[in-house]
Amino acid sequence: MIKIDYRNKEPVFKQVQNELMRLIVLGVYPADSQLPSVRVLAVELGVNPNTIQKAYRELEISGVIYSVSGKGSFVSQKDNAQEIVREKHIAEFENAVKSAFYAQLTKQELVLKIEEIYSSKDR
Amino acid sequence: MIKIDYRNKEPVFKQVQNELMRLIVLGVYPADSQLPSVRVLAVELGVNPNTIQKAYRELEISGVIYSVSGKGSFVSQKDNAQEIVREKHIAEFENAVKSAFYAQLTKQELVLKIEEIYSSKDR
Amino acid sequence: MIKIDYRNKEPVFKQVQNELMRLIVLGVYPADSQLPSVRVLAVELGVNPNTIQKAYRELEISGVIYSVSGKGSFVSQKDNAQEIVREKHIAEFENAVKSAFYAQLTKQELVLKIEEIYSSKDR
Amino acid sequence: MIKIDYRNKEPVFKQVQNELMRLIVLGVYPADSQLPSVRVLAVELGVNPNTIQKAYRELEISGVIYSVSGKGSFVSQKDNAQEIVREKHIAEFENAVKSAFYAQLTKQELVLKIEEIYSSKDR
DNA sequence: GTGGTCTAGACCACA
DNA sequence: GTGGTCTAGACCACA
Repeated sequence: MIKIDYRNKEPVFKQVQNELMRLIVLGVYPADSQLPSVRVLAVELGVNPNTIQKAYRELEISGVIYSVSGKGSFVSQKDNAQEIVREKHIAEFENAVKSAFYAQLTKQELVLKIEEIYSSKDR
Repeated sequence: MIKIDYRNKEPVFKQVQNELMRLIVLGVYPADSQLPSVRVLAVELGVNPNTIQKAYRELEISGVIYSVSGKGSFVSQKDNAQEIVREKHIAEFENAVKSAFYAQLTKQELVLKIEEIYSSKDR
Repeated sequence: MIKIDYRNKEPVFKQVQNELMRLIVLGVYPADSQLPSVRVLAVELGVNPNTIQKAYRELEISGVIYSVSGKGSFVSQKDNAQEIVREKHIAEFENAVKSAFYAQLTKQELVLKIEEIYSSKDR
Repeated sequence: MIKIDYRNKEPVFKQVQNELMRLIVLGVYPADSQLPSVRVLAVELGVNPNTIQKAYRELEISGVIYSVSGKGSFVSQKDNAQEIVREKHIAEFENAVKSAFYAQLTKQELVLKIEEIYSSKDR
């Protein structure tokens, strides 16, 4: 379910982190459900366990998941997890808008782009 | 006129690059005007000349500026320069919108954020 | 009566141990009274029996409880049990004070914190 | 200046982290001063660079230090750094007091302990 | 030189 | 089995 692109500049641990956030927000992993273990996911993706652990730890620090030593890693209460992920994406979006503003792009252009992208995806 | 934030994760050469693009778009450096020399800017910012050179090189590769050996670096024809900068920011913005889409943010939320940011700045 | 928080970093066996100590000090389990059996408590808390056994074993080693093979686990003479628990908490408290000292916290701040916490609880 | 105790249960990276926090609070490393590089400290302590990096990263996440890729790691603005470290120690202290409260220790005992520890250290 | 990422492989506490 | 820590050693981008 998780895809890694090794040609991508984005570090592997970050890609894993983003993919997990995406799956959590989509409800594939509901609140308190168990995520694949560090080692299982490492084997599945052909990646070092440390790399996966780094992804998990960062998600834990930001409150999206919690891990119980000896038991596994679990999704935090949905409200929390989703909210945190949302905030991260909003922050990213705000930065892009500010850059766009400084680059003299107009409001209309941005809104149009949004329409374009949202209507191209089926929802 | 150019500000570098060393605590920022963004590499210094990238910050210099972005600042220059901003100043070009704003018309501070019009077409065919000369940019500060690599060495002058390096001293001014307290930065390694290699770092400035890297910023200039990337701007040259993308067509925003051109350099004349022995004379200096100059801004490309305005249409070109501005257009290229715009495209870069649009690409960045598109990425943010796609992430936002996957994170289940609604169109309305994004549009609202834009309104908010654009009205907070004086223009 | 015993509550386990799986999201807590503290290992389960330690939480069980602390909860039992708390209940003993409070007099819920008086001297020579029988504690719930390992298996019963394991089922009740939805926890592996090994985990409970570890908690009991550590309490026995430190002299808070004693176990009679084939009969069960019992609280040691109150003076002993309470005294041992007290000593443990004093040691923990001392460590915190030393850290606070090194971090330049003043005596006043610490005393104030104590006042605050003690007056917030009803006793 | 930094001491690691390998017999200690506390993980090495945590010990390094604590030692650094201590030195920062004491003013040995003032705001914006450069910390020893990851590799230098690793050699000095006879420890793997990854271990040091883990300590540095956690300090960075909590805002005590900031690192500039290619340049080094630096102490955050003193107010920030010190304040964060203080908060951490206060939280730790509060936990100890709460435990002590539940274990029936009296306010007087705790205050006495504080007096004892503070007067034993020269300041 | 400096931080950041990653692999391969080991060992530990806990459940 | 599960997360957590650590070593030895490599490679990369950046300054």
